[in-house]
Amino acid sequence: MAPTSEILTTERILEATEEVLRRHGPAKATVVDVARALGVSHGTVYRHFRTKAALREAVTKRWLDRTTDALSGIAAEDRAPETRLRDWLAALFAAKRRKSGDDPELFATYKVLTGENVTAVGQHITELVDQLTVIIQAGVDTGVFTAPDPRARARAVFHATGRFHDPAYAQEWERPDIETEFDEVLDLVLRGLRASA
Amino acid sequence: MAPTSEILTTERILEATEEVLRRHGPAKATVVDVARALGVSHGTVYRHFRTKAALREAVTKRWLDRTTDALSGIAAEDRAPETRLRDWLAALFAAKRRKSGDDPELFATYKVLTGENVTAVGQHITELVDQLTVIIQAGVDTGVFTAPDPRARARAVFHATGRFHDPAYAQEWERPDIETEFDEVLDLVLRGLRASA
DNA sequence: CGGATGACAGATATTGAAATCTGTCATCCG
DNA sequence: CGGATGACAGATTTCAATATCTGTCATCCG
Repeated sequence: MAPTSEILTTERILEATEEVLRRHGPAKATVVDVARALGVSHGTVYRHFRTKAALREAVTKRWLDRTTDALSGIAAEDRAPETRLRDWLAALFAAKRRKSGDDPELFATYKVLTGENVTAVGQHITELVDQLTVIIQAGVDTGVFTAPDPRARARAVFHATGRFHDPAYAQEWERPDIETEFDEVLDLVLRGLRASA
Repeated sequence: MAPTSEILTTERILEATEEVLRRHGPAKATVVDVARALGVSHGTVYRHFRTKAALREAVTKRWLDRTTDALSGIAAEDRAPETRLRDWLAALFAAKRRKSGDDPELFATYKVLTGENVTAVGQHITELVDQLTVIIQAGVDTGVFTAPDPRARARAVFHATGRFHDPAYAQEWERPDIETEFDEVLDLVLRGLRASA
């Protein structure tokens, strides 16, 4: 189906794999399917990725990186740390919720993939905590936040808000009072961050 | 096997069901097994519980109530709200972690059961938030906590600490730095609760 | 020669027939 | 009469045979 004329890049394989995962789901998506979608033999795919697991991991990383990249802008902005933190957490929540709500099947697929690739997820979380650390450090520098160890504080903020970004809770994000819950937790967290003044 | 002489109470059925679930796991535990363990026909079990789902729900409730009961003591104590809250959250975490660590298979079984009985879990969470509300209200009354709406604050505290009591995270509880993470979140939450004074 | 191929072995998944289970109810027993 | 029984129908699960997939590699082609 796909043009054989084009050069077979790693990138093209990843795109085809995403498409196959979208169509067939995580359980039925095979390397043979990916090869078929690309119009090559499955042996060729194995020339670019040592195993099926490695291929899936690469797709997972790409997907996680999209979120990280989307948020990095907010973290780097030059605005009041408190509103920046609010916006960052709200954006993270909104992004996850949109992904989950718009295409539940695809989201379920990525839930399986992230479950398979704990290491990639760990790295993703580290990157997100890095971004949070930047914001919190800025708050400490301007005196609006108190944090003996900004990175530890960032971890705490990330874990305390897990309900609003961890895919395990995707089901809860459909409930009508989830926004209220988010605001309640955000208030508590921001109170915990603020300098006693 | 079991004595037929004893009267068949709902309680005895629940005990037998727990035992069957422990032995066979959630997927293979059947009503026929429960009846066999009790030395009665399965039709008799259906006289006490309308469906298999109702039987499982009753077992789930019993299990959840054990945790609620164990914690109610701490909530009702007459001590400084801050240490009481610390102890309550630590006790909740410790209880869950012990259950998960001591008998992972049984814990996995109850994870399946709680997934089946979202309603029972909802009620359980309500009870736990009730207990938290009591502690927070006490703190507001003595002036050490600030909370315009103590129940909303209690919800926020519960959700912010989800990582340390939600069975979905059981896997993480084995990591060595989980204690540190708990302390970090607890610090943040307590800072958020304290009155500015 | 460098990259693509497809046959192959062992592992995994699918399928459909047989076994078991759930829930009901007419019947039995103390 | 009140509670227990077990036969039964339809739904679900198990199991073993069959098909497909993963990963390798000798071979092929431009």
